This record gives sequence, structure tokens and C-alpha cells, in this order.
Amino acid sequence: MANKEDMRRQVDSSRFTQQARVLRVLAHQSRLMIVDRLSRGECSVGDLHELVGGDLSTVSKHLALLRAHGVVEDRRERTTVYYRLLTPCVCNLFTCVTQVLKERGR
Amino acid sequence: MANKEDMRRQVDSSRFTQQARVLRVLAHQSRLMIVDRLSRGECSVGDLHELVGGDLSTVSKHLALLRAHGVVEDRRERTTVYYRLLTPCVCNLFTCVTQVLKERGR
DNA sequence: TTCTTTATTGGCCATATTGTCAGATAGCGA
DNA sequence: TCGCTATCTGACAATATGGCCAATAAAGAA
Repeated sequence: MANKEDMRRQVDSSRFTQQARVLRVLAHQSRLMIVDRLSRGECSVGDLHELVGGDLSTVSKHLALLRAHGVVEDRRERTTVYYRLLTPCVCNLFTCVTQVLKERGR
Repeated sequence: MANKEDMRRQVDSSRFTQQARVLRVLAHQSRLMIVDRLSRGECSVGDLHELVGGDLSTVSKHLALLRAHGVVEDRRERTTVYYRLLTPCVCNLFTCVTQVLKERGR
């Protein structure tokens, strides 16, 4: 273990900390768009870039984050990298959030 | 509408932006603890403070954030303020996140 | 009114997150 | 090898978030 920072980040693996980590990774417009799209099938970085816009490197970083947290997986084919969802159940999560939004609306 | 900042924040109300906002509010250890506790019934700020620790003012700010996003509601009785969950369905969300964590584990 | 309890707000600093640009890197074909 | 396409990484600036302390507010009791 390298330093104090790593300690602080890794040691606390309480239920809530873990949940918060996953939620943080998903709590971003672009990443939600990406996950939503991937839930309908594998996509290349280029496709996703076209989907969310902005700089390609930004998209790449969002993907790296999702990958680092085990939400997606990548596969290279020639010069193209394809991403796919590792946790299809995040779709239920979308449903839940939508429910919260509705419930809140009243 | 006051200024450009407000514009930028409010104008974009796409499905994903709204979802991301809700997720961001929940994506914090202390706030998850608070919501979890409130899902089992109304609590005073003091109770919640005892639960999550740290500074009372920090807890109060977490509550203010949850309130601003319509997740909780408060009620004052004498000098004590009680909070309660407005969106019980966030519990399903907990279940979903747990599922993602499990699915990811393999 | 003044004091006490309970909670909120403002100021400030440290850290985290996001986005952009420029420069690597990987794979492959000429 | 060189060049091309597709993607990633590093450095950096801008903004957002989280936490603590001190000051303030709200409600009621003395």
C-alpha cells in the first residue's frame, strides 16, 4: 500500500461507502448516456463520442472511470475499442431513479 | 432567472441530467446513511448527527441538500427538527446498487 | 428579557471532479 | 519503416464538493 491516501480510500469499505462509490460513478449525465446506450449493446468509443459530444478524450476518461469501477469492459478489434456493460442490472437502477423523480414530483 | 450560471444549471433538464442530479445527491456515504435511517422512520437532526458523526453543521448541510432535491421533508416541534423521507422508493435503489455491486464482484 | 437547546448559515480551506489541449500509444496497411 | 486511424494519457485550469469553525436563528423556559 503506497501512502495514506490509498489507505483512507481503500480501508473504508462499509456498505454505504461502497454504494456511494458506485453511485458517484453513475451520477453524471454523459456517463448515464453511455451506460444507457451500452445497455442496448456493445459500442465503439467513436459511437459513444458521437452520442455524448465534447472532446473525445473526455469520453475516453468517462469510459476509463466506468471500467475502473467494473461497470463496463472493453475489447479491442483492430484499431477500434468496443465497450460493453458488465452489470446489466444498472437498468433497474434507471427505473428506480425515474421512480424517485416521479414520487418527488408531487 | 438571476444569471448565466442559473441558466446553465436549470435549462438542461434532459432525462439524463435529471437522473444524474438525483444520483449525485445520493452518492455520498453520510447521505446514504441518513436516507437509510429515515427509511425506517422519522428522525431528529440530533439522532442523525449521532448516526453519522462529524460536525453537526455538516449533517445539517447534507439534510439541506436532500431537502432541496425533494428527497426529504422537515417538521419542527419545539426546538427539535424532524426529518422524514419523501421518496420511500429510494430503498429499491439501494437494492439495485447492491445488485450492481454483486454482479460486478464476479 | 435573558438563557438554553437545537439547528442553520456564512466563511474559508482542502480535496475532488470535469473538461480541454497536446502529446503518447496501439494496431495495421502500404 | 512510415503513416494512418482510433484511442488513451498527462498536465493544467475551472469549478464543485465536503468539512470545520464561528456566528446566527428559532422556540421556549426561567
